[in-house]
Amino acid sequence: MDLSKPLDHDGQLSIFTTKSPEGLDLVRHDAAHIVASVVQRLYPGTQVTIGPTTDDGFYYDFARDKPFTPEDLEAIERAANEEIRKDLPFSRSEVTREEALALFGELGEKFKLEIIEDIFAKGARSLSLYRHGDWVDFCLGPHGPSTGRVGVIKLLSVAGAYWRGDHRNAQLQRIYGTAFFTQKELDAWVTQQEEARKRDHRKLGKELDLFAFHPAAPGAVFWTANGTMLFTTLQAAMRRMCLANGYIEIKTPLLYNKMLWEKSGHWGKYRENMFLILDPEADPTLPEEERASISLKPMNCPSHHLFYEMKRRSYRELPLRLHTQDVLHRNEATGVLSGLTRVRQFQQDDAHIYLMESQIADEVARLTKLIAKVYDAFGLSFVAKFATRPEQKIGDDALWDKAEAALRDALEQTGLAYELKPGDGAFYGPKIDFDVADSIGRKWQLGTIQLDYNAPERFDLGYIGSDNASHRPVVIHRAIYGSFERFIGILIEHYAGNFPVWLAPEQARLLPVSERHHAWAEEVAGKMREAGLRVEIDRSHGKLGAMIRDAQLAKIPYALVLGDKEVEARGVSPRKHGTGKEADLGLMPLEAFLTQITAEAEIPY
RNA sequence: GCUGGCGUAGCUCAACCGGUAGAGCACCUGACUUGUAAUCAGGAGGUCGCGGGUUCGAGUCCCACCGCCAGCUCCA
Repeated sequence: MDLSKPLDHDGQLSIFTTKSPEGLDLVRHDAAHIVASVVQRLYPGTQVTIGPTTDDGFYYDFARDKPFTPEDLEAIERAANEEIRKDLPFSRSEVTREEALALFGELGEKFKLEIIEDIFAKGARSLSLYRHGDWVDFCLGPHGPSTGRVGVIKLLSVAGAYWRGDHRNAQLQRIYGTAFFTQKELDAWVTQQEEARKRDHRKLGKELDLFAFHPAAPGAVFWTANGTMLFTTLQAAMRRMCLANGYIEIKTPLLYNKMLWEKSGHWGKYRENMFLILDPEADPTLPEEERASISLKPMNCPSHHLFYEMKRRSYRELPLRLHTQDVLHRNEATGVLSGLTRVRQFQQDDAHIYLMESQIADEVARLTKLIAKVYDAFGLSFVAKFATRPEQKIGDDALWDKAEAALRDALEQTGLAYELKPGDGAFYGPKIDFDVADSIGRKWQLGTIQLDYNAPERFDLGYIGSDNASHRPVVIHRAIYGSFERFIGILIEHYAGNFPVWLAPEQARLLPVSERHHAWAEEVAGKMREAGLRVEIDRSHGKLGAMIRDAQLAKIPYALVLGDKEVEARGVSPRKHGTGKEADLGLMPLEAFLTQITAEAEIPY
């Protein structure tokens, strides 16, 4: 509520000021109204829809045939900021359903009429209107007292959006913007955005020579030697952890006859995301999906189920934990591909755990511990989210009731705090998603624990129990990194390219001061490589300063200066990555440095 | 897939109203033999994303395609 609304009941009253986050959210809401009002003035005939605030600002969706150009955006921004200078008061009033329909009907606002009907259909008694100048919108509020309180509005971009988020509906034009109380706060935000762009994994991937893309293979990564080192180091770390925790690693085929996908349910629910291989013998007039006889796997689960059922299983084998890092292909829509975070070919640190129902709680507890251990090692904090059955699903409701109850109980027993995501489960079962926050506070969905009662039915999986009778196991799908590709993308941004020693593709660079120091550099490199470390010698004839600079820009954890003093002492002078005097660690014996860096090169989980 | 924007040397970016492509870094060669964030000089490098069209003439204007970016829908 705002200052113009009468207090009509008792309750908690807290006051929002320019200092509180709610205050900022409020002016952004004001800003959305202001932008909508000037858009309708500058571009008559444009219809308004909705204009909510976001974490970073606000947007407003408009229906207009002609798209807004970047020049339009500038004009709108200028006009919006003039409205602020006019300091027009916001005034609030309430109307009935009929009054609201009459008002917006007269204005010709089709989308608003639809929203009004919805609001009253949900049981509202009246609608609150907010006016500033001669423009009116209905809105829950609250709003500030006048447009002058907004400070400054900056428009960011135009994008297409669908009415009510459904791609079958009308395409609208969404104008993104943000607002702040002062220009100074806006400038600070802009600077912060620029800083975030500097650590964009696509930019750093190029600068640090980690990976590349080619138009001939959109959505598929070329990993350079450096990037491959990141990839294989993470693979090895996950392998080691899995082996230490009762998993076995297997490899399965990449291509399957479609009979597998029909059995798993993917053919019905997931086919449009699968790369199909057409049968050359098939009738060319048939639609593609009928000519396809085989497909690249988009997930590992069906392969694992086949693997499980190839042998008769005993209850003594359970939980049977299968780990696989195979290559997967998903035919993602062109518009969604983005750097490493959304690709068509990727590898997951995937596992499927076959177990008895009585083992679910214990296994979920073990898994959450493993997940926490891994994220901790990277300094990533996380939140657990419990996701229930989606609209597109397989299996009957009784099975879903059972699966959701079992997974939820298991989650509660871990004592972990969690949030709910209704309808966000996988099509075969409910799941716990782990959303991590990186060093600049961005959220990513990474790990997942999914409980599946459907697959064992479809694949007719069984095990022989202690009673010598056949029983149905349950399956848990789990991943911790999620996919190597996305995880590496996130790590690049999280570390801003400054990888810890154990991950860094080049862990140390040796800088001989002049050619007569190369022999000692070779010897140091040999010793370090024997210790399993990744080192290179800078053989350029540049000055030391230039070599230091190159090593710094390449974000190599240690640069070792090797000159007369070091040769004499059979030592090295390490300079830790980073600026300032503390970066130079001074002359130390090679053995001492080896002990230090070897410890830092250990896998931390 | 949809809406909008963009695509010039390995990278970052110039090139007016349409007049025939330029810089820095990187690379190669030579000189310099260097002590904690850039040594100097020279050289080489481009079918302006691809294919059509308009024009005396297209990097520049138009069309189609490919790719990338910001979103939407979807998602590891």
